[in-house]
Amino acid sequence: MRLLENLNDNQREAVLHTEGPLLILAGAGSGKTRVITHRIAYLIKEKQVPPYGIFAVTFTNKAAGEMRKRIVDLIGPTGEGVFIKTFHSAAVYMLRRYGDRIGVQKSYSIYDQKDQESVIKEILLEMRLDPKHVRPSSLSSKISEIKNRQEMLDGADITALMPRGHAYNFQEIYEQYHSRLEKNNALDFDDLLIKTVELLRHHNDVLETLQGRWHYFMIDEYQDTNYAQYLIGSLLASKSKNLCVVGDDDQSIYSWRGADIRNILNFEKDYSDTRVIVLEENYRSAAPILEAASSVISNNSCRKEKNLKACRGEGERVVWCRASNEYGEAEFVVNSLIRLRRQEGFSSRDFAIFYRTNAQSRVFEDVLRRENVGYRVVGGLRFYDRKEVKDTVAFLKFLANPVDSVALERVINTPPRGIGKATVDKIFDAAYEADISPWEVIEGEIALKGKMPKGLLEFKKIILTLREGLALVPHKKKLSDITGDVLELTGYIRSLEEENSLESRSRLENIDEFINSVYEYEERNPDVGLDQFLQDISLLTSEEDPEARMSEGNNLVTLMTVHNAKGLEFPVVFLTGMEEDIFPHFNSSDTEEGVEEERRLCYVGMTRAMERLFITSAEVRRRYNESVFREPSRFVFEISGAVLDSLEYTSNGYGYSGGPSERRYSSRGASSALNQGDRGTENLVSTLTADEQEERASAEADRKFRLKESVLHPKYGRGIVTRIEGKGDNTKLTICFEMWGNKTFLEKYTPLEKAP
DNA sequence: TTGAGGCTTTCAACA
DNA sequence: AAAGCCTCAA
Repeated sequence: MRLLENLNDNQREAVLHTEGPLLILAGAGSGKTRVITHRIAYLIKEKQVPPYGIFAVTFTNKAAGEMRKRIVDLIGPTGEGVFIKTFHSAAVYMLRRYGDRIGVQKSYSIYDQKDQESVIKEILLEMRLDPKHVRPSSLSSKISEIKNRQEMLDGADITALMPRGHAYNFQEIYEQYHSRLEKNNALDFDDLLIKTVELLRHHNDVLETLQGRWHYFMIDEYQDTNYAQYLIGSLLASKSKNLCVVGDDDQSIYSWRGADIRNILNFEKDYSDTRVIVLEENYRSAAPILEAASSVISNNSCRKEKNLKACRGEGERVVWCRASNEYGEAEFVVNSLIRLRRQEGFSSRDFAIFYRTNAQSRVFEDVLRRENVGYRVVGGLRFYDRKEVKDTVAFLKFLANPVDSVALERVINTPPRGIGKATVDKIFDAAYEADISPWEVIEGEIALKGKMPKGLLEFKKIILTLREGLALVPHKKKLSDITGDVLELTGYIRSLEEENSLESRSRLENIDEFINSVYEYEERNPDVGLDQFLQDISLLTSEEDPEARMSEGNNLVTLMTVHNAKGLEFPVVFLTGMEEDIFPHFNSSDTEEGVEEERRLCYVGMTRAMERLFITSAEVRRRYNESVFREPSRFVFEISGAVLDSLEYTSNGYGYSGGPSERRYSSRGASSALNQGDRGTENLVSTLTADEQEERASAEADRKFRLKESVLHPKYGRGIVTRIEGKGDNTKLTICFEMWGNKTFLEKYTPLEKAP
């Protein structure tokens, strides 16, 4: 049976144990994803379980997509039908079908952290509190903390949980917040899960319907589930009891989001007949790396003892380098990377640079760019969080959900049409007085006693026209058409075109990219309406956004936070900024639990490395533009000396104090510099098709750029035009950059220039 | 009402 | 250093 080949005994047992509760404690690099995908494939192929009868959740939509792909690789297109999602998108799925039972309308908006904060800020102003003293961000995290409490979900009295002794009344803010969200027909991320629990708990017919559909459940990264997720899993699986959870208590890193490690620790107590399988063979990391990581994590007191075995065998020792400042640190990283690429046959995509906080990426970006090394930053600002994209989405949100006042506030004066703060205040006050939505105030023109400002009338007309368009052909109107209408009618594109600055052109470029992503979405989901589209993109992470997908094929170094690194692996890892107050982070350092979670995070970072692991710190770092001396992280000193080499770095070169090994990788040498990823520009140009040659001849005269021409981009540097498609305003240029590979731009908006 | 220019604050992680 | 907030002239 092919499905059971290439599995070790424990993995095979996990695949074969299909009935009843199963707990898989999967150490780092122990082939967890392999087990999950094989298990699902086995259920379908050998146990004749229909694909739609399997419910699986993972951590990101991307991981879900990859898992589905691997299942399809194993058993063919049948595997497409498996329900694999994140908890949040599974919640959206259930709420879409049955939300009306608990008063959740189809058109609700999903509020992210920024939206939450702007709601809270409004409340504070209304309560005459200063948002500078009482920070909306800390209130929103406090609210979230309460909503993740067991008491809250079990319907107990939560007034005792409300913080007291502040100058403000927390409970009042808490209640106001929820009444506003309700008025706006909006749910935050926590609500998605909470409402789903409510649905499953109080509507037995719904629960039974779903239990009739799903008979087998798999939950990945179980150590990072919160109480609501725990309940959703338990409720759905309560009938069949075929619940398989996979996780590693040492990799629990989301307690700040409400994740409760007890979910995995108590699983055996919840289900008395649980079968427990421990996967301890690590197939990922060279022995010294695994030993280094194990020596760090062993300092945690609250954990299940385990004994990971390095199956990969010996390899290079871990290197710790303390540079004089953060630039020295980045130079060390980039120089090492270039050296490894040249001497040991690694390719750019083999490298990852990890850091604790997003802000640390900048210095690495500076140095990488200076040294002409292409990179991609994962996380940080999402594509959908860019101002221009958010504005466009806010228009769509407002069309779908007219009572969404957060979206309204965002777009009412976008682009500027003469509606200032005073007018907006009047509208919102009038809405509050009459207990109606701000839009109803505008529509009924009851804000200013007949004297509507010109811009407001204009706004009203735009929205009415757009809505008319929606209503006329409700079933045929395509998402891309709606988006096009919005950008057209609101004058958003026009105003950016008129601005015609470097910045506005880059914004137009992003809007164009957004339109492209709408087209793509529409092709993949032909029958999906505006509501669902908006809810879907609200749940996307940066790894899944269009920009990330664009750079996917290219051979680039990866930069990301350690949190984002969860579940991934790289041949060479640089774990940077290993200093007290950064890692462990200042805000976690004062409690033992806080430090232990940071230590687990460090463990996650270290165990991503397959062949080489570098750990770096700086002696001095600039913060708020002030130089501060830094202590090396305590975690560095916890690494077993037997596998660690210490290194000092000065700009002149390396000064070894620990005598690193001279061994080289003989196995990889051949694939080095001419690796397919290190594409030369010459090659690409010579592969032009006849069509393209012809295209070139016919349209060359009136074009700004020509094929093979050398161009300069403010971000990507020098490149060469390898493809020209489309005509007029739709002309698209594909440029092959020396360090970044191929990227496509709309000629009309791109900040490209002819190279001198 | 707008937008430029000055002043203040910010750097924790994410669906 | 850079983003965000506020003020004030037009």
